[in-house]
Amino acid sequence: MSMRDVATLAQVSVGTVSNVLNSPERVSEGTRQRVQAAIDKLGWVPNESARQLRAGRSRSIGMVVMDIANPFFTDVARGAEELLYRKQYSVQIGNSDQDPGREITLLDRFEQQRVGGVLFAPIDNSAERLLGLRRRGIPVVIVDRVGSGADYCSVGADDLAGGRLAGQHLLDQGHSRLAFVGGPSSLAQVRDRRRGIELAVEQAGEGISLLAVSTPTLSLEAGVSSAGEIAALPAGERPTAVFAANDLVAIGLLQGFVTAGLRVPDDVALIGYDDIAFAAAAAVPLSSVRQPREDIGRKSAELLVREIEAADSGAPHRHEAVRFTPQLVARRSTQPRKRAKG
Amino acid sequence: MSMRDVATLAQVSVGTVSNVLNSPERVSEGTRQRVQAAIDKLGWVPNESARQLRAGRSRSIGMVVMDIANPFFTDVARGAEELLYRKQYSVQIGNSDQDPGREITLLDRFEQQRVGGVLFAPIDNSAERLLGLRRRGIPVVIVDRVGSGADYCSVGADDLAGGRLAGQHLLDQGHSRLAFVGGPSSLAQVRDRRRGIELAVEQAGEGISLLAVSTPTLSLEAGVSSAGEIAALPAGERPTAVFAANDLVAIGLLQGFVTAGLRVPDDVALIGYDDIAFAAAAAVPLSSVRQPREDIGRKSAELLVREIEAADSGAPHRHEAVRFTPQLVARRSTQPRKRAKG
DNA sequence: GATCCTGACTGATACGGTTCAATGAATCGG
DNA sequence: CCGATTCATTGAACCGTATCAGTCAGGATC
Repeated sequence: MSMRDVATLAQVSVGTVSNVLNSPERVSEGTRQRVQAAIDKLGWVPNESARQLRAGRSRSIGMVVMDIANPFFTDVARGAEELLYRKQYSVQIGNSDQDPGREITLLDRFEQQRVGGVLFAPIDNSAERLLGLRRRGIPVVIVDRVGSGADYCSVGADDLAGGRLAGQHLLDQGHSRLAFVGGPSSLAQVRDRRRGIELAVEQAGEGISLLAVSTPTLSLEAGVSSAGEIAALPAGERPTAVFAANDLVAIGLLQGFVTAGLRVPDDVALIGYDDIAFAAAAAVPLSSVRQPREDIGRKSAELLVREIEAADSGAPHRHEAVRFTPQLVARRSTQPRKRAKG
Repeated sequence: MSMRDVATLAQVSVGTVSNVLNSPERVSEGTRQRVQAAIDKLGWVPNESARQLRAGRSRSIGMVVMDIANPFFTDVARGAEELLYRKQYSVQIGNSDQDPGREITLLDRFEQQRVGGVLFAPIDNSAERLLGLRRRGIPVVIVDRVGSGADYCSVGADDLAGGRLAGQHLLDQGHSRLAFVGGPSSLAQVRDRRRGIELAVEQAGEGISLLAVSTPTLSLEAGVSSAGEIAALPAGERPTAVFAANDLVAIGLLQGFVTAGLRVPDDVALIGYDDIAFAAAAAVPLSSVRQPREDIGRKSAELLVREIEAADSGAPHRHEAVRFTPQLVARRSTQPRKRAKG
C-alpha cells in the first residue's frame, strides 16, 4: 500500500500524486479530485519516514524535560505544544527524570530521528551534549535557563530576581532566621534562587542567618524529609521562615511540618517557587514566586520555529535570550505571625 | 555523512557496518573495532528514518493521553516509559486535551509515522478512530479503560468498584445526602464511577439522596465552580458528602468550599479519585480511591511490547483485558463529623 | 505556418539504511 | 588431500517518497 497503488488507481504517475499533496497548485482540478478519490478509497496515508528521508527535513520536534511529574514542566510543555500544533509540528516529550544518562539517551534518539528541532530543559550546562545536534544543524532552544545567547536561543525567567523576591518577602515579614531548601546545586535554577535569597540577606545587613538545606532532587519526598531535619532542630536555632527551591519541595515541606507538629505559618513561614496550580490548593495556601509557565513554553517554541524556518529559507538567524520576570504571590503560608492577634 | 562514509573509512562494505550495529555476532572482533573507531571518529549517527523505511518496523511508541496536566496521566506515562525505555523503545507523548479533533490528529500522525505501537487513553469509545492503525497492523493497547478484549488489549482499573467503594465509605460515615461531581458523561470513567456510587446508594435502601452535578471537564476549575453551585444550596438541601470523579475536581471543590465558607469535612465531606500525590498534601488531606497509576502504565507497555514482538516473530497473540482493583484511602476530608467532640 | 510559451504531467533518480544471496577463505572429518 | 561445512564479508536490490529535467499538447505570437 504505497503511493504507487494510488497512482495506478488514479491513472497518473507517482509524481502527480506527490504534487497533489505538496504542490496542489500545479495539478489541474480534475486530476486532483481523481487522485484524492483514489487516496480516500485505498485509505492511503503517506509514510512519514520515506518522506523525511527524501526531503531531509522533519516536522517533528523533540522536547526534553527534567521531570514530567512536575506540573511546572507540563505547563511549559502545553504552552509549547499549543503553538507547535498550530504550526503543524508534532511534539515528542521525553522525560530525563533528572538523570544525565537518560538525558543523553533522549538527545541521541532525537538526533537519530533527525527531528526538526529540540526544546531542551537541561539539568546542567554541559554544552557538549548538544554537539551532535549542532553538527547536524538541528536547532535547539534552551528552556528554563537563560544562556549566553551565543550558540542557542534560550527562554527562561530571572531566577536570581525570583530568589531575591522570595528572600525580601520573608525579611519584610520580620524573619531573621531563614532557610533555603533545595538541590542538587548542579541545577542552575537551584543555584540562582539560592543566590537570590543570599543577596537579599546580605543587603539586609547584620543579624540575619540563612541555613541551606540541600536535597538530592526537587520532589515532594525531598521536601518531606527535609522538613523532618528542620523540625528536629532546637526551637532557638530553627529557622522561622523557609524558601523552597520549587513548589514540589514546598508542598513536601508543608506535609512534613504538619506531621512534625509545626504550624505553618505560625511556627514556620514557607514560600515556594513556580506557583503551580496546586500551590493555591495546598494544606495552607502556599506563597510562591510565579513564573509565566505557558508563556515560557510558547516563546521557546516560537523561537525554535523561527530558527527552523530561517534555516530552511537560508535567511540569517540571530540567537535570542528571552528572560521573563517572576512575580511574588503572597498567600497564607507567609502571612505575618502576629496578624491573628492584631 | 552516511554509512557509506563510515564504510569507506573502515575499509569495509556498508553491509558490514550495518552488521556491526544490528548483528555484531556476525562480525569478527577486529573488524568490529575498526568500524566502531570509524563511527566514533566521524561522529556518525544512524538515520532512523532510513532504517525504519527499509526495515518496516519502528522502535518508537506513540502515547495519547487525555490531559497531560493531570498527574494521574503523567504517572501512568512514567510507568509506561520506564518499561519501554528498558526495552529500547522511545515514547512520544501526545496530549489530546480532551478534544476529539486533537485526538484524531495525534492518531493520524502516529499512523503516518508508522510507529511500532500505540498506548491510547481515549476520551470515548468510538472505535473507528483506530481503524487506520488496525489496517496498518499497528498494535494498540487501550489504557485506563477496560474493553471487550476482542480487538485490543486493555488495562484499566475497575471504576465501578471504585465508585462503589467511595459511595459506601460516605454512607458508612452516616451521610444521607450525597452528591457526585464530574463530567462530561461521555467519559466512561465518569459514567462508571457515578454508576458505582449509585449502586451503593441503591443498595443502602431508602432515605438516601444522590445529587449529580455535571462538569464540562475534569479539572481544578470545574471543581471550583461546582463548589460554588453546591454551596449556594439551602443548608437543608445541600449534600453533606461529595464524591468527585477525580482528584483534580476534588481539590478544586475543596478550594471552592473554603472560599464559600464551608468547612471540610465538618460541613461537607469530600472524597476524590486517583489518589494523586497532591491529594495527601491538599488543604485538608483528601480521601481518595487509589489506582495503581504506574502499574497501569507499566502493564499497558508490557502488553504492547508483547503484542509487537509476537507480530514480529509471527507468534499468535491473544488480547488481554487487565483490570486492577482500586483501593480506598481514607484521610481527613471524610473524617466522621463528630470525632472532634468525642 | 513556424516558433515560442505555458501548463500539466511523467519517469528516473536519490535519500540512507537493511537484508540476503553469493563469494571466498579457513577449518574439519575421513 | 579433498569435499563439506562454517565463518566473515561483499554488493546489489529494495523500502516509499520528493524532486527535477523532460515530454507533450495546445494556444499565443509574429
